[in-house]
Amino acid sequence: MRDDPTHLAEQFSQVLRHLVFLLRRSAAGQPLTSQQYGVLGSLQHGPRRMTELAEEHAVQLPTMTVQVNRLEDAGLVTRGLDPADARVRTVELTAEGRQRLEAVRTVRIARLTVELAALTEDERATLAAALPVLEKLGRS
Amino acid sequence: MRDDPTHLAEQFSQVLRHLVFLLRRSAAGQPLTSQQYGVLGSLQHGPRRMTELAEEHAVQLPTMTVQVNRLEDAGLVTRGLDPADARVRTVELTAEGRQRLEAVRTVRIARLTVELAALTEDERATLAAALPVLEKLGRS
DNA sequence: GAACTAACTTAGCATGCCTAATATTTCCGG
DNA sequence: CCGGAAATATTAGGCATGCTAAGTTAGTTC
Repeated sequence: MRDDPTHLAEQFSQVLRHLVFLLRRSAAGQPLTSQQYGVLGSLQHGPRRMTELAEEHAVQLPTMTVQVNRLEDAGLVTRGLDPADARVRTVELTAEGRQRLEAVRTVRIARLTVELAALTEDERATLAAALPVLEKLGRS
Repeated sequence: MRDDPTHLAEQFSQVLRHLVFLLRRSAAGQPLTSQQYGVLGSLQHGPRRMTELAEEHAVQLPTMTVQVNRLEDAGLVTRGLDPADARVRTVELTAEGRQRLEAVRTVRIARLTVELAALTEDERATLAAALPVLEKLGRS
């Protein structure tokens, strides 16, 4: 009677909308925008170059430049040079940046945890089972 | 060994990030931003007042004013008056707006359908089972 | 009918994203 | 080894989206 993947897509589209609002709320009122949070997260395991950051966040290089400028102004990251290639600028967390990242992450995870704790055990299991599928989506 | 809802929250947080990118791609290059698309969608079943729209989209009234201004300039909606209360402005789809909405929706659904069609039958079933749970999240 | 509340709009500002143009630096072919 | 192409970043300018504060007009209340 109905085309299955298309029908699923319609429902999924609704749910995505809902999740966007959920995310917005879980990020509200924090001392970092989600973009800034994301960039800091990318720096967690050490310095990165601008190009890497831009690609990882699926934005153009100039966008990342501005983003990093703000983080630098806020004292959360520092720019450095790559000794091997003078064209490359590296970006690195400051101590304050690392601290801020951890604090914001803690709050975000806590808020999500509250939402998830309101579910039943079964629902959490269903959700957990779907996560790998969601992760796979769009990687094709 | 580990706190279950918190652990799930961490994984879920990652997946949400991924989905944001997916959404961004499914909206790319269309003749409506996702916000504009969302507002048009709210008008599908008839005129609405500004306050309703702002609440539904979780933005402040001035933000919605600007949004509707743009849609009006583009000829996709018209503003009207509520005969019962001269303070309220109503917003309604034009024929062109309705047409545009349908066109964009078709493309978006089609793109999502492609992604979903790339999954196995089992994966789609797993995803479908999780949709009600996702929908429930944040409604508590 | 004066004061309060409600519904919107205007104005001004920050953020996020883009493209085009500009430096620099590196790489590579001849 | 040198001149042009490619790579890495930044600056500049533009648009969309969001916010708060302040102003306008209309209804409500006492």
